[in-house]
Amino acid sequence: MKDQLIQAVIDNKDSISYINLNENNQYLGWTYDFNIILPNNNKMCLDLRQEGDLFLLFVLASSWSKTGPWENAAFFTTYLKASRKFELDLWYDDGFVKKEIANKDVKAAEIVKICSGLISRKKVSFRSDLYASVSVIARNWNMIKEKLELSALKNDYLIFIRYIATLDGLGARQNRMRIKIPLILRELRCQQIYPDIPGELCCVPDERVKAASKALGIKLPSVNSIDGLFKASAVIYKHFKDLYDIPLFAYEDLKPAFV
DNA sequence: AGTTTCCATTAGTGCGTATT
DNA sequence: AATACGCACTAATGGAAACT
Repeated sequence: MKDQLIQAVIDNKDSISYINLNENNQYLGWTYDFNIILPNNNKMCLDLRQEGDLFLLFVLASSWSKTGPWENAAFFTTYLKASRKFELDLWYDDGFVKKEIANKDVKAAEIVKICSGLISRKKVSFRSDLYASVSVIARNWNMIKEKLELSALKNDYLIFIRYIATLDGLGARQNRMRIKIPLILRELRCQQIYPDIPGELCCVPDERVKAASKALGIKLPSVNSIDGLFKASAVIYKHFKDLYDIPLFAYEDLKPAFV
């Protein structure tokens, strides 16, 4: 069953937008290619060597920590990139943030209209609490980078993890971000920004992944703490190695291909 | 007994869609 | 147009089970 699923991932790498595998079927990361085509005909992606794009990785993770379909987070990140709204200064300005929130529905519709490629399952919408989170990231940006660099230096990514997990407002409303932390680490590993991040820290046990694990008979520890989160991540990594949680995330989408 | 870990459930939010 | 309902998703519970 597990091997079938992995095979289905490989067989369907061209048809499922988020399965980014190279010719050797190695996973390249979610942000390597959103499969969204921007108006200038460039493909939407994040090059994490660039600071603006690194910033947007945190925006993606935070947006994805909100409730709602994942496409909302993908398009929100795309919107900020396409309109170059990743400059920190913008997000210190409450007036700017207010205006963004006021225009959110228009902007959501607009970015979907001017892009091609990915088709959202549901109508794309930008939650109002996305914007405050971007401000939180902006205001703490120097510390976020510091913690990352310190983690790399000491080869202990718990330093970063513990820090990012205590920032209020990166999850839904005033909540913290938790289960999308491995996403950040995975992308940094996949793009070789910090290639020594252990794969065990890089798997996201979100709802889709948990449901698929259950169906496959893979028992995941419960994710009610940072500790549990990374225990679950390690279990997923043990099973799927450098495909991370992607096979499990794709389980429902791949079902027609292997059941 | 006391602590940690596990598990299922609940709360919470904002949205889309159907119904009136 | 207004209301009601359901969905997608995560954080935070609280109690059970599994450990010292």
